[in-house]
Amino acid sequence: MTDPLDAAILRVLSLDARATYAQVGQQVSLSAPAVKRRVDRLREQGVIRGFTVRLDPAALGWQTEAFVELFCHGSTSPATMRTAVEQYPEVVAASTVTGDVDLVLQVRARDMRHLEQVVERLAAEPFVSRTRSTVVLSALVRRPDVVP
Amino acid sequence: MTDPLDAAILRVLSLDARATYAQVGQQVSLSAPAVKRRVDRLREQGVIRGFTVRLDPAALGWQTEAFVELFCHGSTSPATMRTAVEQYPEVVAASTVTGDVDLVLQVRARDMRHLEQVVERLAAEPFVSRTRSTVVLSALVRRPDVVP
DNA sequence: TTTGAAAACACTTCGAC
DNA sequence: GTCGAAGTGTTTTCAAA
Repeated sequence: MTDPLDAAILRVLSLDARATYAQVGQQVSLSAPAVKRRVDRLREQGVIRGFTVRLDPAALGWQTEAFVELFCHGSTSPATMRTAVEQYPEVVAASTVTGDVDLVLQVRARDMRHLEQVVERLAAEPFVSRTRSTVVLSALVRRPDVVP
Repeated sequence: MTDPLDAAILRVLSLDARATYAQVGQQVSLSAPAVKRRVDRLREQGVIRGFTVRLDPAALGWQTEAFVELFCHGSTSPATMRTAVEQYPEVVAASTVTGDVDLVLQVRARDMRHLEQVVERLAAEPFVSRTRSTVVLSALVRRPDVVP
């Protein structure tokens, strides 16, 4: 599915997704057309979901970050949870998890006041029985997707 | 620092970081050189940290994901924590947090066996007193950085 | 200051091999 | 896989708003 050459290409692109095919090719010892064909194939296969920009959240006004854990009523389906939390632009990620908590959200807010409002709205969702929030003090590591 | 035009450019790039300057320009009503100048400036300012590829973790062999919470000895500095957890390619993100836990890691592993090994190595770090892991069942939402 | 137009240069993309 | 050619995109320069 992905041979070592594909992995090498993905590693280069994860560091600079705007690198030209020629630049990528130079680093993996391949011609530009060969790189393009592999990238096109990886996109078709869904290995590559897209290309995006890495931003400084603080520079954009997102000063506060938190993990918000949701305890949900037993019968709630993941699809219901997903549809609900997707509506919140502040929700950067959401995962169902093992353990006493049902859903872990990563929430980005302008400030504490904004975070509080978001948590209150989440707590008011019909399927949510309780919330527990953990505020991020400092983001020590933040890596893009790692290629094995 | 970032006017509405910059925000519009970042929104386009967050959806497709390989869009040409002309394509971005068309969506924000600007010429290609004007877009390039703004993007160059946003990079210099650090608002744009880089461009990366969004991958399907499962397609690359990362089948298991977990939040690993670390309880650390009182005197441990964030710098110490950072240096230690950065060594692990499995650690995708690490944040110091408020509450009883000191550090929350997001860990990606090939399988449960691999995850167990990583958690054991983390637990053996000199500054770690205890760990608590929560395995991700399903990633419901995963958004790139959102531009306000 | 920031923009758009034009030109030189580099990259992409396709077909042939 | 590579090579070469035609079409595009990038990047610089320069003049104008």
